[in-house]
Amino acid sequence: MGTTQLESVPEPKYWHLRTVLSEALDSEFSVGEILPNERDLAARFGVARATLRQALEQLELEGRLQRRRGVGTTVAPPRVGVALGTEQHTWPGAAGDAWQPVDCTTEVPPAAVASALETGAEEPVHTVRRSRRTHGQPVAAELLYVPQPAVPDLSAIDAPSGPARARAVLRELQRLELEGQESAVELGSARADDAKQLDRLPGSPVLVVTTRFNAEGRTTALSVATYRADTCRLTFGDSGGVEIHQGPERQAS
Amino acid sequence: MGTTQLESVPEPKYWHLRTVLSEALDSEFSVGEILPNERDLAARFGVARATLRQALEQLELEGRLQRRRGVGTTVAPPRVGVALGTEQHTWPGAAGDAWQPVDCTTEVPPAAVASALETGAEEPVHTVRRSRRTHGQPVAAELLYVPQPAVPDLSAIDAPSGPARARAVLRELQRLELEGQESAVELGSARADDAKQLDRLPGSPVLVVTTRFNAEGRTTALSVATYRADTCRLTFGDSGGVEIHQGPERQAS
DNA sequence: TAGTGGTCTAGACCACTGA
DNA sequence: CAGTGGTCTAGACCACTAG
Repeated sequence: MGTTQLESVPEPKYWHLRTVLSEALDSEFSVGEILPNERDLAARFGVARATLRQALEQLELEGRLQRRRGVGTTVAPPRVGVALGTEQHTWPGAAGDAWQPVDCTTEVPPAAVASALETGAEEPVHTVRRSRRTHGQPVAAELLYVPQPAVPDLSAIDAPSGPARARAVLRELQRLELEGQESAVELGSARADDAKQLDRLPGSPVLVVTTRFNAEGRTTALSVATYRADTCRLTFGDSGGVEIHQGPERQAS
Repeated sequence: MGTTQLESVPEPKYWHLRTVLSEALDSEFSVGEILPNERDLAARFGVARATLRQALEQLELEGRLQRRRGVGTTVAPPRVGVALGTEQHTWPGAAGDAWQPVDCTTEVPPAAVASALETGAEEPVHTVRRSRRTHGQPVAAELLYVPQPAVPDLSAIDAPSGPARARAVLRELQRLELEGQESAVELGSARADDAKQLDRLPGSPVLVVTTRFNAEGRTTALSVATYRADTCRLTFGDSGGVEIHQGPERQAS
């Protein structure tokens, strides 16, 4: 009888905490500022550390916070827009390419890659590893798979691996006429090697961009690029991108 | 002396568990199959339930599992490719549009939206809510913001809100000549209203696609579309998309 | 070495689903 | 109603960073 209907759908604590912290970040903190440590914050809000961490995880996922072990939790800068060239239709390694070759090996690719390239399951392909940086920070790691028949003229002078080999493979790619490309974006978690290259822990959320390059009537190269989901906004289309989702709560009404 | 150098970089338990479970999913389970419950699984692997849950969370993020409260954990089907029309350059609501109008109101938008539309901070805009479904499942929720001056001819006959109003706004949009559009993709977490529309819990990971439509020399519409990150793969370009990242571990070497 | 975030435990209770 | 996943607690120890 005396019980009112308020709180009929109680919000989880960590979700409420996320909202409170988010508003505090907007009004009381500036980019780069260090937050109090997790134990203090948890005590201040009267929750267990695990609950506080659940809220921080959400905010980190949304790109609002950055956490580094042994250092602390800082307010993250707005996400950086990273252009994805879906309209240019140029080969990887063309002039103005934002990527930097790191290494190149020739090995048997994962099964899914082999089937996309329509190569044999046990057939080695050139595997170029590249890195993309913005403002000095690594933002993406890429594996570019190129079947050997696509670049037959790799001279024996080139090293069997290393950055020089990577550049040679990319150079050979430019000879072909690019007929089209298709991309897909999905959420993933960083594998150990990508995580290291991106300066993150394994399992960190990443945006995986898979691009298939078509030439001579077949798939001639396949790129699997892994972008840091916490710091990147992938942009497409006519210009550099749209500036939304900074600032305070984006929810109207 | 007797200590060997093995395990010099001990992998976290939950990460190892994720790998083991992932391989088990590939070899011993089929799509839709129900896994043992969390308490049993944790006991079987000799870890605390929280640790087991951390591994399941990873796999759910990667689209391998689907968890439903009160029901259980099932093996998820491969992600569905969802085409994003960056190349067509057509207005929302054009023929063949995959979206379904749900509602329409006229209200003051969030600050970030107002600045992108270059409207006054307190100026109401038409706000169309739409829904996108695939195979009977909801995959995306959208808010489309249209400044009132862009569609001046909404006759007084139309209802002030509801699906009919939404269709009227979209119809008026088609009269303008679309000059270009820009999109951006980033990771976010579902707000309460979007989560409900997507049949997920608040905070679920989503891919937020922000698209700016240009006409008559200015931004004439702004779409903020929220896709379920667990079930969707966003595709761009010439064809329907690339089939990668199904099957077993995608890591070579 | 002191302080940070990352991992892990063993419990408890709650909200939801379906028989 | 029993069984599921979701939330929360109060601890412990570890890995890393920096002074």
